[in-house]
Amino acid sequence: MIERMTSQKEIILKYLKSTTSHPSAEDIYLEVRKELPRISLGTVYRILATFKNKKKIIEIAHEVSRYDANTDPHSHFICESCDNIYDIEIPNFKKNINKRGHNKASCLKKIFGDFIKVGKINNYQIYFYGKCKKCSKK
Amino acid sequence: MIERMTSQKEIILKYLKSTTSHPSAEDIYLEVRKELPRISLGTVYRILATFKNKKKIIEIAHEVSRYDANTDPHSHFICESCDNIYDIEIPNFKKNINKRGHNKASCLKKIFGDFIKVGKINNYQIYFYGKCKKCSKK
DNA sequence: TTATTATCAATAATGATTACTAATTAGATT
DNA sequence: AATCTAATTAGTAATCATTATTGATAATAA
Repeated sequence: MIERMTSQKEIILKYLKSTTSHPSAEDIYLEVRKELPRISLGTVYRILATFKNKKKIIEIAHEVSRYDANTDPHSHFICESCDNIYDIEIPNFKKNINKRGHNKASCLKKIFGDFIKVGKINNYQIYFYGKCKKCSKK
Repeated sequence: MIERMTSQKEIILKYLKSTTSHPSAEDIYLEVRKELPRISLGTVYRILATFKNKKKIIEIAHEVSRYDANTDPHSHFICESCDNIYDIEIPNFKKNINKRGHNKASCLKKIFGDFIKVGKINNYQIYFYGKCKKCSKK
């Protein structure tokens, strides 16, 4: 099966790369409809699934799934008040995560202990739940 | 609204406390039906929602929701091969998480940087995805 | 015991996501 | 450039987890 480039894929990825708002499939559908008025929601879901398989995007499974084209290692802060999701940089996290046996004196070891014993980690997601600054000011 | 203790609540919580298997609502329904043959799935969902509000249990929002009566700070390892979820102890994690300004020399500070600037964290969930030891041996 | 009201079982409704199918189209071949 | 063909799509139906509804039941108060 040779993959074909289509305007649907192109425009969805372009939109995801242009935003940090972590839109849902529905949000993406409503947005790209401005350029592709005949696109269907099923197409959006299918294209998002293929992007996820190819690791072009990340799925955030909090209530309805939301999507993020930022594939650099980072985490998310979910405001329980406004439901916005904010990107969080956690430098050096994944890089060190499988280094059991190495860096014994390292900070990671001290904090996380020997939790890697359950298996081999391919990936991780950290979700922080709280109230964002904007909502705290209200 | 004064809460009433019922056998449905009692048996669901007893079951959740007895297991580390992170069952879904459906799993719980099938299990507690052995003791309560007439219980309905809607009742299970409603009771789980009240337990979650009261922080008696944790909801793990990975694909279908799964539930955990272990409310000590801990994280989860999800085996992408067998779909089992394993508990992970990460000592001292939450305890230190909001201490921005304190422990400046601490390990947490070094690793996580100043990500707390987006807001006040009430809670967090870490999901590790990978392949568990059992599946690696197959 | 009777009244009140939280809770329940049963079932219908909802809403996100997936599956299906006939029509379309990207890219290869002529 | 025209044709071919298999990947992709639009439109729609189906699925499945979860929530809402409703009349019946049962726990607690009066």
